[in-house]
Amino acid sequence: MHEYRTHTCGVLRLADAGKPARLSGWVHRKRDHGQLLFIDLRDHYGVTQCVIDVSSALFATADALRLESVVTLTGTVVARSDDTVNPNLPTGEVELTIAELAVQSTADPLPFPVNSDAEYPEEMRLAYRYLDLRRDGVHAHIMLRSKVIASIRQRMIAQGFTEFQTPILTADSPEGARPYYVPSRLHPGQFYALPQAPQQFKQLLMVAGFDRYFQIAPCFRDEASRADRSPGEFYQLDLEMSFVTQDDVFAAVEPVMAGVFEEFADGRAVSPAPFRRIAYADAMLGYASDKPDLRNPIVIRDATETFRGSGFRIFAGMIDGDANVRVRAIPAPGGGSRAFCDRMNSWAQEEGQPGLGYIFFRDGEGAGPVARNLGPERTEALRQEFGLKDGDAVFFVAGVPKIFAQFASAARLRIGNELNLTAKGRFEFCWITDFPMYEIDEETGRIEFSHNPFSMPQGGLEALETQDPLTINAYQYDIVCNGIELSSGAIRNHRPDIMYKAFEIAGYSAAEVEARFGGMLSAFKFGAPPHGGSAPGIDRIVMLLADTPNIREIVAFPLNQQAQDLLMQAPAAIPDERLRELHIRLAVPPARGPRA
RNA sequence: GGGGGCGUAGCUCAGUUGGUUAGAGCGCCGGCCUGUCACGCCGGAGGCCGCGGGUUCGAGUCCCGUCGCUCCCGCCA
Repeated sequence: MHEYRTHTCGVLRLADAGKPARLSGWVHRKRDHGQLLFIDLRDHYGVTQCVIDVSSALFATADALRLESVVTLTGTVVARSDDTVNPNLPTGEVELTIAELAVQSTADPLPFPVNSDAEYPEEMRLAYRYLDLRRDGVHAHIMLRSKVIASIRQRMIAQGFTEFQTPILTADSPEGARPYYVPSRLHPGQFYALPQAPQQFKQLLMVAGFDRYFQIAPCFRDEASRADRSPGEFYQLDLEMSFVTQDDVFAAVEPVMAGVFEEFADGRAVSPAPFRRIAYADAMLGYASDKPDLRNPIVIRDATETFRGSGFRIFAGMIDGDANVRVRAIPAPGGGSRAFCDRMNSWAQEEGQPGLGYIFFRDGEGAGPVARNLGPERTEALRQEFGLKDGDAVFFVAGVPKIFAQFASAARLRIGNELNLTAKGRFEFCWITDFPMYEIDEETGRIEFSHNPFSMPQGGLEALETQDPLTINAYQYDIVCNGIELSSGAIRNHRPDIMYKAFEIAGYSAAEVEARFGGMLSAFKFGAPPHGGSAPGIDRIVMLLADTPNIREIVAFPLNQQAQDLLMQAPAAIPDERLRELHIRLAVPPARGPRA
């Protein structure tokens, strides 16, 4: 018989009754009946009830076992009587009668229970992550993550992509986030940077002729965390393809994403490929967001002309006063009660807005202050335009769209949720396309890249030379699922002449471009294929599938919000000797000095 | 960098307009129990009420500060 086990704790069934068996695992739960003791033994695969009674010489040892001790139990598989079968357990038709017991490892009293699905403080969960990971929920999430990544790899390879590793110790690159630096011992005063993404390397792989690359790529950014965003490090499905148009990239990515989501949807519906494509400008109008949650059916529309010169003087005055002002209408089917409209208005005020204007429809006409001032004709025109009926409402926001977008988007989501319009249990994908190439910095008034400086401008060199930069779109696209940005990608700019011009518009001289991106630029001077790609976030995919808003639920050993590892005690001070070797002298204010 | 929430036993939490000795469930320790599966029953230990200051006859409770955790804004193309 094997030293530790003949079976796992999840496999024994009625058919095994009568067989000898040896199980190893953790003492999940004990039920002590005085002369009779049940031990639920748990391993990765399941739980099996084991039983021992007072006639055994081992009874006292078994009785004294603390929860989470690791034991090897040997005995006979026995069928349970009909009235003692546990239908909630896959192994519930049998139990193991304990004839031998070996304690492999004893457990101290636990800082928190493992056999409970209650919630515990993050700090404690991370400090004792190995205990937390034993618990059903997180254990399953980490397994899901592994399976999702395996499925992605398989699907990418099946589509002719090849996985390559790119450097971890590399040079600073211009992605925009704050990089992590690693001091060089051999080159005093010089630093490596950890990659924020393998962006330049994957483009170099295309120049090197590998045609279709992917990688489950670690990315490092020294930026603040969020519930859905790790501090420090995260993973992307990084991919790049040569000789492709935007449509080719979509056609390659869609079956991977749709396939993975269908595989792990567990009954939830997945919007089929091809995914909807929504131009950035249309998304900003219809959803006030470049990451719309399409489970919510509400579509925002422009109502500026309805309010221009109208009796609703607040909006009419704003429209006359500033050519950039727009009025947007958010229809709320089923929201046509004063109670609901007032609740939304109060919420808007809590959000720091002056309020949220509304019209609600009853007895065949519009009601509320906006309707009174707007007059019956314009109110009726609005009702017809939006196809609203008694019992419905419509809300209004006015101002400069860029400024009210965040609030308008939040209002749309809130209305959808409160009125139960937003579908549950589905994954709704879309592409957001045609992002602007440039935007204007509100503070400096300077033109800068709105997203990725490596994107190909639509219209190419000619557009850069002839158009107002703010009207130029890029071949830049995001994948959005349920309001969450899963990836961004682009057809890249592989032409040095267009790159110089694109950077010139953003205020970079040729010399600066050469200094910062010299490696990639020179590569493009020796024959570069047109290419493009994308980089869906692995963590976000798993979070959606695991249906959790917290990234720490789907990462085995995450950092806390302060980017610390509470288990391994990182970051930490290092010995003076190591600092000297690295030619580093610390200049840390005493109050905020590193931990000893 | 800014804002919100939280901080009471190992864990989850309750704690009344400020008023006797700060409670419950789980866990831990001891006792009882031969069919439970969140087993049950009896008993016990366990508290710097995050920390510091203030108001008050009296503070877990009110005020100020501070620290920690968390969520959001900024930031992250």
